[in-house]
Amino acid sequence: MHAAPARPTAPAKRPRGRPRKTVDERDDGNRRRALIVGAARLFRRKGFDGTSTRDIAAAAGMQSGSPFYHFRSKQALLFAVMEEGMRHAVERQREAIAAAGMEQLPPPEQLRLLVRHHFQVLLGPGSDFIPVMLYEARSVSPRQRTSLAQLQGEYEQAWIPVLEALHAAGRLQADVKLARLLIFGALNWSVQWFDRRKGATLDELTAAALALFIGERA
Amino acid sequence: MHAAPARPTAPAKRPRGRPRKTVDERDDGNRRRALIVGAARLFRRKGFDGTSTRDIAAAAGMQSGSPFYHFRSKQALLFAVMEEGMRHAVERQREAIAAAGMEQLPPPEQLRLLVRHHFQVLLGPGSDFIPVMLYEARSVSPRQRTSLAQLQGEYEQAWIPVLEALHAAGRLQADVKLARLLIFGALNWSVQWFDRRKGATLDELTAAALALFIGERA
DNA sequence: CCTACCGATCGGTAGG
DNA sequence: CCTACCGATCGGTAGG
Repeated sequence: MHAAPARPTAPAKRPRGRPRKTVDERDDGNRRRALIVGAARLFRRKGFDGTSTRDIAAAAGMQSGSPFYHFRSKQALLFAVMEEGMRHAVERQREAIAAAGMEQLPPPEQLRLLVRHHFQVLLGPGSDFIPVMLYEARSVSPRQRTSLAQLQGEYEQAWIPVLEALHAAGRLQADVKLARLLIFGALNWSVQWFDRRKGATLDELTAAALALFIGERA
Repeated sequence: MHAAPARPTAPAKRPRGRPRKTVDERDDGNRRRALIVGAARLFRRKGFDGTSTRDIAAAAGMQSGSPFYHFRSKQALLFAVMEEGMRHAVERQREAIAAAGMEQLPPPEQLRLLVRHHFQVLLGPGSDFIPVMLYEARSVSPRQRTSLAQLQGEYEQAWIPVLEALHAAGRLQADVKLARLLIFGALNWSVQWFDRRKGATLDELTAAALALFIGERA
């Protein structure tokens, strides 16, 4: 994904490409990506305003001014984290739905699949992007927020028919729209208290959520 | 509450007290309180790291260095916001329980009372303190966090027997501890999306939450 | 509580 | 992507 396409028409500035100085060959995609990954971790741990661009540069092994070669501003870097996280989540949700043949499952199992996947996105390994998007939304521009809201809309599209089916079947008493907001709250808040090293597993968490929302026993 | 006590033994530095320069007489309690209230609003809107002590001073009509006459540090001011918010919430929850004679109610109605009061604390008028405590916890010291956790423990004490009664009665299928965490998440997240000016009322929100958690119809 | 101020740090940039 | 740097702002303090 996002591999740099070859540019056959570009004139070679130096013969036989640029020299490789060390073993860790760097190309723009790698460095940009290192900034995004490091920024995601720092933004999650210390918040956007609590993280300096120097911290981010150091995390990627760069000097203090170098992030601005890759990103116009600190805010643009934040948006990149959020957008990449959201695109990734949407994509992985699509895959999970397809892989399980979700449409064939009974609605409670459809909800279980979505909840389990959402916990994975929030709490699984390397899961800094979505928590940053959820908890640092204040720091992006209105235009950026609108753009992210569109991706979030895509993500939520998968949930709506499931909740409506459960509502129609009498398994979900609450108003569907409010239920969706409350359910996402219950899941998203787990970022604040879940500790992967101890306590429940993601499967146990999922079971508890299903039991709470639709009275589904494990 | 917190009225400054008279000090009869203190020698009067000036005859007949200090002169009142304007109509808005100021005493220490008032000014300290103005800082707390202003800080709460700013911390909620812009976050702790995104708020400068100059912003806070200006909101209280002071010069930039003056907040430090009342508080040792910006962090101490944050803690004051959180602690006061939490003490207030615990106190008001106690009053709500007593006023309704909660022990006499059936468990679903006990939960309704607690949920409705919690939404009031989170979303009612002048409700900046608890959202700040929930969303800026990262910025207080471990010692302060421990102190706040104790107040939170008091607050949650009221919920545990209610959830256990519902669990015993088969109205709540989920593990009680996980259910409590998920429920608080669903409620606390409402800070992110609830708009008091439009959309649902707190009563409708409460009804939806009850329907979701224990299948209680309005 | 104000005045005047300090050292540190911040996001960002020019030029290479 | 580094070097060298800038103007702005920050939390906090001394002295009154």
